[in-house]
Amino acid sequence: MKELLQSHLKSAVETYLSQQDIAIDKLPAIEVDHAKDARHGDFASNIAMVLAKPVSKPPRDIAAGIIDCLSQIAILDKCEIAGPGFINFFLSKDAYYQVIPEIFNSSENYGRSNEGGSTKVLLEFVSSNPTGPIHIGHGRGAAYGSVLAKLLAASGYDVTREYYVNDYGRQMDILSISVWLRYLDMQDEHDLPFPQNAYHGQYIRDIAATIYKDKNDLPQPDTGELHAIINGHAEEDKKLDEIISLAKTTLGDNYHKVFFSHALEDILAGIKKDLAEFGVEFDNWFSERSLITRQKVADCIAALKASGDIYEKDQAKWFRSTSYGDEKDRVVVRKNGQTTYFASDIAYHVDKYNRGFDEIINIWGADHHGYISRVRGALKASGKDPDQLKILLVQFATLYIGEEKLQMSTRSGDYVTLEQLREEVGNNATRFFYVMRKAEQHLDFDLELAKSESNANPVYYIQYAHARICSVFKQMQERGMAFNKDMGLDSLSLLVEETELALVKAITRYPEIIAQAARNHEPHQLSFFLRELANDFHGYYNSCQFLVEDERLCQARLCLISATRQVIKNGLDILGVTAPEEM
RNA sequence: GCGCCUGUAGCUCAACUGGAUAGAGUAUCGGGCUUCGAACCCGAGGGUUGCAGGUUCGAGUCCUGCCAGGCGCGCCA
Repeated sequence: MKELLQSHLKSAVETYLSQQDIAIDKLPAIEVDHAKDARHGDFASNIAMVLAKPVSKPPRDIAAGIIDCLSQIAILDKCEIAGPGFINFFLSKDAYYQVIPEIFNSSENYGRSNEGGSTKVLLEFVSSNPTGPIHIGHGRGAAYGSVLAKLLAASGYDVTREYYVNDYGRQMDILSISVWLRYLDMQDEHDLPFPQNAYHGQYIRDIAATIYKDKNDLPQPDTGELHAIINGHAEEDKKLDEIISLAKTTLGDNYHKVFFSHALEDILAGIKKDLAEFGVEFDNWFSERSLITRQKVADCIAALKASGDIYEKDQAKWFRSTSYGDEKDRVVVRKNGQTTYFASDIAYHVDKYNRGFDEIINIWGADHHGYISRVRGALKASGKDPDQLKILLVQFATLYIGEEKLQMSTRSGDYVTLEQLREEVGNNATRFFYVMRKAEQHLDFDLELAKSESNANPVYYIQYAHARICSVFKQMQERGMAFNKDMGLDSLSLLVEETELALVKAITRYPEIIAQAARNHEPHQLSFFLRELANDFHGYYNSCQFLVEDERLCQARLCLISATRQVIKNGLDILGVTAPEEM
C-alpha cells in the first residue's frame, strides 16, 4: 500500500516538475510515512518541503501543484495540504478491508516478506564461556539474538545461528583445577582450603561428585605441596598457575581426559538445556579448540606475519593493530608460546568469512566494545572486508532486588541463573522483558517487580487479547452460532465504527513492522507494536459487541477479530512467546 | 586521562531513523460490568527532552563543548 502511494506520488512529482519546466539534477527520495495523528490522514509525505529549496517556491504551493498532477487511484479517498507543506493522504475504507482476506490467505505467513532476498547471514550470539551456567546477564543477549534471528528469517534472510564455545585457554584450566580441588576435597584426608579466584559455584562440586563416583583411584598429589601453594603469599593468579601445573604433572593424561572434558561437557550440556528451555536454538556450536587443533590459528598468524602485520617484541608476537585504527598493538602469541584469545578470534572470524556468508552479525555484551577495532583491523589485514561484519552491542542488564543492585560473577559463584529467573517470572514474561527495550538501553531488571507485579507485564496484556478472541469464538459455539467467513468477508463494509477501523489499520501495519524491525535489528519495535495492537483490540472489545443479531455485521466483526488473532499469534511467535487460548 | 553507550513525565521506557501539538505503561485522581472474560475500557493532571551553543524550512534525533551515570582501556577470556 505504501509502495503503491510512493510510486504514484513519484510520477506526480515528475509530471509537476516537467509542467513547471524545472529541471532538478537529482530527484530526492520520495518518502511516504504513516501519519502519527489520525487527523493527518493515513499517510503523509514531506516531498514538497524537500523540494522547496531546489524549486525555490513555498512548500504549500508546490504541494498544491503536485496534488493537481496526482492521478486518481482507487485506494485514495482524498489528499490534503497541511501544516508547513505536508501532503496528507486519506485512504478509502475499502483499501483497508482488503487486508482481512489477505490475512486469511497467508495465515501464519502473514507478515513474512522477501526483503532479505535470501541474503546469507551468520548470527553469532550468547557465546558465554563454558565455565558456569547461563545467568541473567547472558539472558538478554540470548533473547535478543533469538528474536532477531526469527525476524530476519521472517524477512527473507537465510539465517544461521551460531554459538562460539570458548573451550580453550587459561580459564578452562582454572575450571579444571576447580573441579579437581573439589574432587580431592571429597577424600577427607586432604582438608584443603579453596583458592579465592577459582570457580566457587555449587555446580563445581556436583561435577566433582560425578567424577568421584566413577573414578576415585586417580593419582594423588602431594597434599603438603598443595597446602603450601594455596596458603602461600604469592598473588592469587600465580597460585592458580602453580596448581594447574601441579595438576597436570600429577594427573598426566587424566587431567584432560577426565577433569577438563568432564567439566566442559557437563557445563555445556547445561547451557544447551537452559537455552533450549528458554526457546533459544542454535544451528552451530563452534569450538574454539577446534581452530587450534585444525591449525587455523597458526595459519592465520603465519599469513599475518607474511604480510608484515606481526612483529616480535619481548619474546611475544604482536599484531600491529595500531595500523588499523586501534589504540595499541595486541599480543597474539605469549612469551610462553601460547596463543591468546584474540589470536583464536582472528582465526574464527576469518573462518566465518570463508564459509561464504554475505553478512556476519555478532551480538556482543557492551563490555566487549573495546575489542571491535582490533577484530576489524585483523580482518582487514587478513584481506577481508570489515564492513561485512556488523557488531551489535547489547548493554548490560542490571539486576535489582528492590533498591539493591546485584553483581554477577561466574567466578565467585555470585549470580542468579537464567533458570532461576524463568522459574520465578516465567518464560514468556522473561523473554518479553528482555526484548521490550532497545539493545543500546541499559536495562534495569527489578526482580521484585517482575515477580510481584507480573500481571502488569505487557506480555499478559497481549496474551489476554488473544485469549479473549478465542473466548468469543467459544461463546459463539455455545450459543449455537457458526462462523461464516464468506458472509463476513462479503460484509466488511459494515465495519464503520471508529474502534474497528483503528483495529483494521493496525493489522495492516504488521508486515511493515516486521520488515523494519528486522532491517534495523530492533526487536523492541515488534513488542511495542503488539502492545498497541492489543490496546486497539481491547478498546474495540469494550465499545462494540461482536455476537450481535445482525448476522452480516456479526460475521464481519468475527472476521476482523479472527484476523487480529492471527496477527497477534504471528507476532508472539516471533518473540518466542506463547499465544494461549485461555489464561 | 582516553574510548564506547546512555541521559525524555515521580518511576520504567517509546518516538517509524530530521517532521506537524514529544507519546505509552506504571503510580495518583475521577468514571465504566443485569450484555461476548474488569488480567479490560474511558477521562484528568503530570515535560525548559541533563546544560550551553551551532547546522536548516524544521532538532529529543545531526555537530561542538561542558555535566552526570554505566562499561571498557591485560602476554585474562
